[in-house]
Amino acid sequence: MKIIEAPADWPADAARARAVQDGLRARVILDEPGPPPGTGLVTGVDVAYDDERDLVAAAAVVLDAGTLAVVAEATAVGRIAFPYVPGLLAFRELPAVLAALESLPSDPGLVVCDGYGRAHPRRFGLASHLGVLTGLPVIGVAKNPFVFSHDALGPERGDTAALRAPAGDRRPDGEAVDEEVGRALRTQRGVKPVYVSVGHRVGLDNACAHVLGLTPDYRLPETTRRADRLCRQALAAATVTVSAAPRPGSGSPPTGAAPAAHRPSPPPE
DNA sequence: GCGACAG
DNA sequence: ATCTTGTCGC
Repeated sequence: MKIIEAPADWPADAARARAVQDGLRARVILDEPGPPPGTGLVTGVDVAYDDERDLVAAAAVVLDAGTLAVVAEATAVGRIAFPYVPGLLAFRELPAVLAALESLPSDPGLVVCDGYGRAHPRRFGLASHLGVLTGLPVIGVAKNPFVFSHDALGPERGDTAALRAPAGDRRPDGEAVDEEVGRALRTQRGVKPVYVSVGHRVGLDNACAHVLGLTPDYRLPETTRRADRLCRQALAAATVTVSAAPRPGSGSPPTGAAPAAHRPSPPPE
């Protein structure tokens, strides 16, 4: 197994990471509607961590958007490239996610990731960053509203409420005050909503329609559920250990790893 | 200065 | 994200 390392130019601290976001933000494309819901391919990406071993495992699972059947899967394991800092999640997750996406045998189609796109303090969340780096259409689906707020929404599946930035927010891209940066979307009756925002080359209406199509039975999209299971699996299967401080006496064998799962397994349910 | 804060 | 038993409900 190959261990993914962060690119040589990966930012080393929070200040540089924010500068990278500010530099890439203008490359986000917001005026494309994106692929129509219910057709084509949809790929879920997710990441799992093992701080003890300094490991991160990413998974990408491609589904048929119409049937939600698994079409392809890929995983990647790497060293943790950045600490968790709210607003800088992309720098922690992207190296492994990019590696997983690159080893997919098929085209990803629309990519769905955990977290935010435009609903971000600097309007450049994980989904935006992934979109700019790959050129793929990407949306973000988060489980929490982060720094954003919204009015109450109806109890039915499909009910929504606009996600708005707190008053006095920075608005780095010059958006209007009260701009809708994302949407709280109820995917199951009476259940806490998910928070959808646009990443790259997809409109918000389309993004929400896709998410509804991906949530016939559960609160979270099938893409996210499948990717979540797969990356945890890959992390558990990784046999890499933290490279100990090189001691003169005993030559430490280069850390090896077991092959990560790379093919569909029998549907447990 | 203090608290809040996607995963 | 991750650490974790029991418990309520279909």
